[in-house]
Amino acid sequence: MEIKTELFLGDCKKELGKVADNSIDLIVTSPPYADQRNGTYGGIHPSKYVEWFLPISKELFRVLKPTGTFVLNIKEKVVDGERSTYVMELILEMKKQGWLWTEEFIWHKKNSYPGKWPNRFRDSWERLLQFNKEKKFNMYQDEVMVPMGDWAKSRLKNLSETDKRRDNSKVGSGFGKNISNWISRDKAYPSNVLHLATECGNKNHSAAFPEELPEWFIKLFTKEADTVLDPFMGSGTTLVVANRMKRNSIGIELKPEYFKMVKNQIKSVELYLLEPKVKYEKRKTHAKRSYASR
Amino acid sequence: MEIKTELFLGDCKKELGKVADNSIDLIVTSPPYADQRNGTYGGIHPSKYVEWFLPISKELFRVLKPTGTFVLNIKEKVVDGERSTYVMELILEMKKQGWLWTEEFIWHKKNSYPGKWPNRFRDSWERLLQFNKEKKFNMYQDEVMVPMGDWAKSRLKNLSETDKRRDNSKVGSGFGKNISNWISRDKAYPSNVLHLATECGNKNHSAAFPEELPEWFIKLFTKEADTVLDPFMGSGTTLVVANRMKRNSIGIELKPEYFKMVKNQIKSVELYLLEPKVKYEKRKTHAKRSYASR
DNA sequence: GTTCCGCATGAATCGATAG
DNA sequence: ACTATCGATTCATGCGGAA
Repeated sequence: MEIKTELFLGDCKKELGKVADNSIDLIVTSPPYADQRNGTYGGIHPSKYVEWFLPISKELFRVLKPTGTFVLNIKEKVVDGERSTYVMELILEMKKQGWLWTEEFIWHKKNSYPGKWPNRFRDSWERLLQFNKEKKFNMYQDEVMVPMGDWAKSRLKNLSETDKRRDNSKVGSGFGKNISNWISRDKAYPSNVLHLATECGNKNHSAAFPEELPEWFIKLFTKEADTVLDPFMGSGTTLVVANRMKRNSIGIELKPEYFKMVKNQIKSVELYLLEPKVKYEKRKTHAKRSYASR
Repeated sequence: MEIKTELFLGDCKKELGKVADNSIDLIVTSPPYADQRNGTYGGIHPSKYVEWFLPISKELFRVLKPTGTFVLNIKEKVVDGERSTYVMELILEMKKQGWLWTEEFIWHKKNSYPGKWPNRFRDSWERLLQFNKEKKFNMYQDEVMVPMGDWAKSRLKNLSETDKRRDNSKVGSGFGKNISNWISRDKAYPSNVLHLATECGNKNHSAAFPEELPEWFIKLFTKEADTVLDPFMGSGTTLVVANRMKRNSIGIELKPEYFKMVKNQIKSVELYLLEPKVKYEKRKTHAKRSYASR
């Protein structure tokens, strides 16, 4: 089985035209947020955001299979002391295009941006909006089940000392009781809250998207040899993960620097994948290192 | 200082008329969620929800002080496989009434119980929408500070060293200051994600939020002798907590059973508060027990 | 090879200052 | 008055160098 990766350089609204109707199983993307990342991308004003995005979501609707899923990572910024409403307006408009707004997952970012303000706390969550074309879509829930023991362990680890202390100081009994409840079972389904840290400290590019995020959705909504699309590829996290997980992938990127960078990454990952002796876990480690050290 | 608790029995849209303009410091409430089924208590059909709520939010706007805050606990239901949009529509309409949508907190319900659906996971979060009348509002951030992360250890060590040096080089007498530095550095400001356990009460009512939730917002947005309002009192969690925390409170409830129940709870709490010998912590425990065992 | 410590670095936001 | 730019604030994380 051969896994293909296609990369397009250019504006995604136009480049999407090269993608066939009903050909994509999963779209996972994180478009530039309004007026953020002005340095790298143009920066779209909050008031123009919906207008800017709608032609793109229309194309995404066209290329997605009826059984496919679109996962959109986004968060509204604060403007003039208030949360902007463009994300809500976007959802309402996308529904008019025919999208079903199936679910909203929460990405709880452990390491949110620091800062102190008189009227608000640090923003430590983002939206992961799930859209579908049809009510029946492919979902492989068992793939993201977590063994109970591990779950408890990883959860404990993830939560870190801080959270444990917080929990204890606040609720007293809740946490320990919880764990003992879970321990008797084998596996559990996750919920719609994802608890991951952002990847910071990568030198060249700002990959705010931890690999676990696309990995989780790829596991959940696709099987091997399916096709994953990221129209705002950026540093290529989604593509690399898809490649590693034996999914075909298509990526579109506006900036030549990123485009080239991803092209190289993919190549090096493919080399690892071709080594016959190396086991999956091993490969994964290799691949990770190969671009984490970039 | 005497703390007052006023309870009104009746439809909150009407009963709110008895509350004076600009008299409330904090509104915390969890209105009945939309429900497709007819005949359930408080079940308002999703399509009618915004229309039903707007006259109430208008009254709430009138009674809230300009420096006050309105915290609305709500989550959209799934209707026909899709998330409903009435919460988003409500936010947009409330903005037209003059409300500022300052922030959206996430309440991550840690121990919501497993369930299985073919196309979605457990819903383990709810929205806590913060609305204000003015950009400047009262917020007492220090009251909700929380123990810091692991690195605090090393940082604390450093700090204590520098503090020691500072104290030595200056005039003595630095001990108290030293300690206070220590303590203040040991804590961090929280973020906009709250994780609290849900109260798995086998009580006779449905809408149970844990005491920690109103407690947190009461600490954050009010000081002693301020006034807290809950127009959908239900089992009275907000009122009881407010009472315990020495805030005046006003509660409105449609159902006589709940109304009576809360009235009794409040009375018993007040008895504890009046005992002169009992210390705050002790009182708190008593009060908790008095209605937890109900 | 461990473990420990120091350091840079974020999808941030506010308020003041400048044009 | 209204918009653009800049400094200050703050905390979890992973890296690199050191013991």
